Amino acid sequence: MTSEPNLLAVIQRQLNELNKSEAKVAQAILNAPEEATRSSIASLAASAGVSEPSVNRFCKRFGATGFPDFKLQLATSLASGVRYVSRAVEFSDDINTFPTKLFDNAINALMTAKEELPLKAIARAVDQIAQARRVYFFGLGTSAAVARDAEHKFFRFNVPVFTHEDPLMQRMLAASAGVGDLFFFISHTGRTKVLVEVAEIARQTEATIVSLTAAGSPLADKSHCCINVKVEEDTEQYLPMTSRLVQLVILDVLAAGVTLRRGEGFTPHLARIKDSLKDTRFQTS
Amino acid sequence: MTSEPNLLAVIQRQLNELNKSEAKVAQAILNAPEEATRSSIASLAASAGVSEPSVNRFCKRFGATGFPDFKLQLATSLASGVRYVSRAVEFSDDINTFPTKLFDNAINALMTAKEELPLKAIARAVDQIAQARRVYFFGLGTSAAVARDAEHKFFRFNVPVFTHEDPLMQRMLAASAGVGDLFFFISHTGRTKVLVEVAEIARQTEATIVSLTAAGSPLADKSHCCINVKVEEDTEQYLPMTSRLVQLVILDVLAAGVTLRRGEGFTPHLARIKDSLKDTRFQTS
DNA sequence: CTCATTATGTAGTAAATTTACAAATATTCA
DNA sequence: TGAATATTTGTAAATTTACTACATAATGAG
Repeated sequence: MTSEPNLLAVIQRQLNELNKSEAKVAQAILNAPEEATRSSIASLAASAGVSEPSVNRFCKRFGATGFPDFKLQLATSLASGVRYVSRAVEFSDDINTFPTKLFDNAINALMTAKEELPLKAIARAVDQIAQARRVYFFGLGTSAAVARDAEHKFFRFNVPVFTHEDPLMQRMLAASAGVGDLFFFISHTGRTKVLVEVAEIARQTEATIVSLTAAGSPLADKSHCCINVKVEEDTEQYLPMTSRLVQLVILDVLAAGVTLRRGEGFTPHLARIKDSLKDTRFQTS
Repeated sequence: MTSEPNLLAVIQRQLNELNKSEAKVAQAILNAPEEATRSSIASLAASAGVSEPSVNRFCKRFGATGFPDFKLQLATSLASGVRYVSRAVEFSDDINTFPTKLFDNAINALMTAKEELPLKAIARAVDQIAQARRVYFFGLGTSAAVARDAEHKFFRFNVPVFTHEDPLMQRMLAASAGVGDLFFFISHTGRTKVLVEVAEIARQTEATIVSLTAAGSPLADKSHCCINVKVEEDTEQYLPMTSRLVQLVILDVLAAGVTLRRGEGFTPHLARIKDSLKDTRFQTS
């Protein structure tokens, strides 16, 4: 299927090149796209002030096999579009509404991130992590928890992994780095002074710097490889929510990438780690 | 419009509760969803091996006004681009496929969780957290990172919050708890012995026990309030991925709930905390 | 085993879509 | 300008599609 990303935009663009009745149909659709997906050819023809075959011809002009097919394309285009807006939680919300809102926002953030994944940067980061002799995950605040999570993931690859929340430790480790060391910085804004300073220090060594942060930020500037994730954190919200979810999934992606890199022969190793936990759990009854 | 986020997931879930011919229709649709959106009621009935009215009844059962309406909903649902079935990453995957798979799985997990949110348990947990004099977030392994994240969120509510990854510290704190103390346990399986023991110890005090874990698990049994989240972690996968995402969002929900509970007068406090970070960042140029 | 209930299919009907064709409008060129 | 031609638009019939009412089959309870 070669379906256009946004059918409405296509219609809009061709508006001048249409003949009279087709233009009327176009206008009617542009005015109320959602309604158009639900109405019959007769009612759309009526509301556009043209005959039914005119609507049909209009549909075929835009690549559809007929009116139903056109409606389908229109609906698809509307659904995938930008129209899904994150909704902020309000004080008037109750238990039935705000949990859904938060989940919707989270889902929306992941969907948006998925659509503009920086694949080249990810591939590069996987390469660098796979080759590293030692990996440090550094973050502060909320990102510290993400770093901690990353530690739990990456130690499985037989590479020494370190996390530190203490900026002083971070500085000292950065200063004493060398070839084969990889510093992975996590920061939503990429503007946290202390962290950028650590990156600066690390940059003066032979170490590799990878960051998961906003493009164009001071932190990104200091990095050899920047995985840039656009997440619009709701500014009215006082708690950072969605950005770290995206960060976590990106780290999952990196971990999966390294696993694939290690090859099939590596799975027994992962299985062994998993098995080691068995005795710590109560058996399922 | 009350359109479900993922119609296919809904169908998948109700598969057992359908009668024979409806199940056939469901299977036909699940097997080839895109095709279903393009076919007529007659051809879908044929490929499912049932009569046309059966298809029609099936559509109405899922909230559509009829077959065309159902097709529309299905198309919309497919347009979101998320594959409803979690797909495991395979060694044959390359950089273009596995990141998408992981994102899809994450999104899918959140969508599923959203559909069966235990709202009563959440409301109750919010109550208890809002009233607590002290809150301890305890988790081990991956869940420790989640606990750390929770700490970062909840300290903002002017309630002392503590996290400890060390089981011995956890035990001692649990033993010395009293009225007003709240222990919040995070565990995917709810079967980690050490953690269950801590819960057991805490349970013998006057403290309140809330857990974010699997229903029916030993940990859930020890809790006054259990927020039960069903996440089917892909068993073939050696790294836990989706469960902690859901846990994090649930914790966001709880935090939001407490914020709402505190009321509008509380926002200046949150704003002050946010402002306190301003000077730690480089200004946007 | 009979009755009641539910599930499924058949056949007819209504609705919607498309096609074929004709009327109307616009366009070309002498 | 005005016939000849091409293009656009609408009408009406044909066809496809979806729905409804009813009949038959299957299932389950007493």
